Amino acid sequence: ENIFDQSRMAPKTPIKNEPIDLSKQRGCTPERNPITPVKIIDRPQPDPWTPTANLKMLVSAASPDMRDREKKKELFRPIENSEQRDTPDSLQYDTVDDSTVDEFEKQRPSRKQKSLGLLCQKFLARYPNYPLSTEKTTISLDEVASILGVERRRIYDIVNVLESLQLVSRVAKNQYCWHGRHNLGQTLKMLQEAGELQYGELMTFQHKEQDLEYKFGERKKETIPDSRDRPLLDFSEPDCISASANSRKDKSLRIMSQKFVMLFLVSKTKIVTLDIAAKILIEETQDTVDHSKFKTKVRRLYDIANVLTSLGLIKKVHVTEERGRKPAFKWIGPVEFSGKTDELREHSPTSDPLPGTQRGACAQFQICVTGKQRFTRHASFNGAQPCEGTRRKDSSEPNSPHQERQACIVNSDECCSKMINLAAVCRQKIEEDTRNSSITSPFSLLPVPGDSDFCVNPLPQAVLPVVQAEVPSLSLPIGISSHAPHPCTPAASKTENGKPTLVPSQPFLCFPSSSLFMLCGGLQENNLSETLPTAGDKGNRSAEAQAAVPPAVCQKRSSHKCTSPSPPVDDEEPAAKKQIMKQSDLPLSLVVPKKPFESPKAESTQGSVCPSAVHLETYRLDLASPAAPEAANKESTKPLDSEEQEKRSQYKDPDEPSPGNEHVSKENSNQPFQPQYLYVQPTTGLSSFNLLFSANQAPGAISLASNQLPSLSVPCVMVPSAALASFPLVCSPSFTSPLSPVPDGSFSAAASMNFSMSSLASTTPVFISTTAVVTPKVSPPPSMDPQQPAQPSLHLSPVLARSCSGVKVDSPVCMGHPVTFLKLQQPSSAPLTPKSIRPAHHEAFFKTPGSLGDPVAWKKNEGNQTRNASSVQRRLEISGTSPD
DNA sequence: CACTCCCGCCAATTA
DNA sequence: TAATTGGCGGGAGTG
Repeated sequence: ENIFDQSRMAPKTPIKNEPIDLSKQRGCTPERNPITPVKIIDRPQPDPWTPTANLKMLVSAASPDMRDREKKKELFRPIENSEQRDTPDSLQYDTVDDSTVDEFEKQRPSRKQKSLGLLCQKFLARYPNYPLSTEKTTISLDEVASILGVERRRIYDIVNVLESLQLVSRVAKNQYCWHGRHNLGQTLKMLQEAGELQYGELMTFQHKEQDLEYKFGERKKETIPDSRDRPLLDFSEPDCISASANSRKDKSLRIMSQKFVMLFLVSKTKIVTLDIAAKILIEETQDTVDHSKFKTKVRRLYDIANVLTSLGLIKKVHVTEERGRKPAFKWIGPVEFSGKTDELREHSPTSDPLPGTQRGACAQFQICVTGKQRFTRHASFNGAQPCEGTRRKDSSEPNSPHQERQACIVNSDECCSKMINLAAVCRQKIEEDTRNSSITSPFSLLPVPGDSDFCVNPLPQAVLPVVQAEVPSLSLPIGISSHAPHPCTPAASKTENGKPTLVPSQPFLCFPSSSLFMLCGGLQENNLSETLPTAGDKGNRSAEAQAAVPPAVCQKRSSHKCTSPSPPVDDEEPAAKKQIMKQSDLPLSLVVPKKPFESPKAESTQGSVCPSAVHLETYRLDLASPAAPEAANKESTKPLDSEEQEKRSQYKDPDEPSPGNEHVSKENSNQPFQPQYLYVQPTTGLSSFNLLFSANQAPGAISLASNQLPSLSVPCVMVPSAALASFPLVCSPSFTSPLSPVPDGSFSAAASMNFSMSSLASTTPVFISTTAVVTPKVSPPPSMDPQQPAQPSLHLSPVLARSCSGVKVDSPVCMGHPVTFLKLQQPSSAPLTPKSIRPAHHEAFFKTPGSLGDPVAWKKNEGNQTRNASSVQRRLEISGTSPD
């Protein structure tokens, strides 16, 4: 290399001199001038001429293809140049250019220049995106390698990924056939379908996974046993598949690539973090979660990601989670493929310009395929089709939707920011509202004393504008989200108007505490997590395109966000930090008061969430069909619509086409996802914490449990005792009455709503939930047991109860010191959401890898708990927990 | 120090 | 058996 470089460089530029390393120099041949220090290499433009290149050329020369060096040259340059800039989106390396670009560039050969992404761009630049069907372009590995000036090995990396997307196919040894993007839509569609089957659930709770993170191995196993072995799509022949044998193939970059893409397609958020992907992809190994293995997987994912980035399908982003910032990739490619559900047929409408061609292309493609022996790719994915079927399965189960909300947890800073915004908005509204209405109203807000912050409700709408498209997607994806939204909307709408109306659906309460809180709306979505992010995104990103989202949408999201808000917030960024900060700094904080909790909580929460989320999805599905309609009815009315629409749009897949989806949407709409939460910040002390969650939704949520959705909403709210104490609490009765009407079945929940206020009195915090409240105490607080305890404690909604153990859910309860509990374990979290409950048994549901059930793995105790615990729990945990 | 990910050894597959 | 593929992970570049 050195030599090459030098040679190249020398002539060209002096290179910058980088530090000359002698060591490196060693390479230098005498010829070279010492001038350039070593590696300068940049080679950016490798002319074909570089020594290496030459060699390669020669070599390749053997092959017929070679010839066109000149072309190459030509291509090269342009390409490179363009690439350089292009590439990285932004990132770029830019500096180089600025001034002396050339020289620098050359010099800079740095790693970036050698990056696989850049290399891939160069590679892609050589071929048309939409080649004429007639002409087949064959790719000679040797040739390309020589042209691009890289070793063959690198070309394999690129080709393997491209092959996974059917952009190319192997024709023979050293020969690949370039298909271009004609079939990309189909391929993606297939992958999406396959992904839904395999990962759908998982994705749902991506977040969850996050929690899991480490553990993930386990869940995977559980969930998806089957899939693991075989490549999803597996182009490979079925038979081979094999099982066992496929040694290499299974691990192949190709398969990993497909799976990776599937994750994006299945993900609501369209954002997949590397670690999660790695975990999921590790599959087989599941058990062993070697760290090393994980690292290796991640390396590979980077390789794949670089290629996909070059294809313009994904881009790198960062997701902030409780743990901190994590590298992640966001899907920026087409989301809807021709037929969503449909199978293959189409290609994506999205971009393709050449429909007709495509087909043709397809044909070609097929042919090519044929040629290959190895992978036959046709579309057959194993079992992919069944996707839908899969979904259904869920129906039987009663999962609670609640989890969804929890899911919200999300990570993102953005969320936080969003949350904040919301909070602010809410605050304002609240204030207004308060003025207008007094406590009396169901929703009443209490005026807050000092701060005023109190929560408010949630109307998501108002609040979050931000939500971006992306966000929505998250929630939506499954359906869950959709549910949630509707409910919310109503509420939101109210708020917006300022009406006191209260929407039936949502009640919220306000407490005066000093600080504040958040609220949120519905939530259902499993997405919570997603949502959250969104919210955050919104804030942050809004700038980005997404921002545009219509208010309505925003609202939804917001609502969603809200749901999880508190937790999420924490999570997100620096959870702990922020929280803390928030408390102090922020006027409103969403969240949790205590820090201690935070970190732990966050995790835990997430974990819990995830599971739930998963469930949710399932539910959704199930629900959708059955319940959907009803739900729809609910109150939500207006908002819903918009939301739904949005959702739909957002939804990726599911929705539209299939009827089922529709149902879902309805359901979603039905559900009330209103914003339910409130958080109260405790003032300082908070010893207790106050947290709460949504109040609203309850009804739906509650009921949902059984029904549909879930429940996301958790009606309960916790308030900090202290603060509250002073105040009278309020519950939102809203539910009851108002809600009730709504009714969906969920409403039943309403009943739950009853709470006894008495509890309020209790020293501590109060709880109110629209739905049910539970006393946390009930369950043993501390025990964290994961599941069990928690459940009991939880009582959240009836639903939960159902699902879970039988806690008493129904009653609305009030809890006393929540704080304690909270911290304790989730159990205490009693407030939990239904989901939490679920988890226990639900776990089974999950098939997805995510499922992880293994508690063991879970990180710490919490983990277990968390999982089980519903989002709520998580929240609680967070807040409270101090768990360490 | 963490994140990326280049590089190339060397085993599995193919020809 | 040689060549082609490609898994894999050390460790370097980057920030």
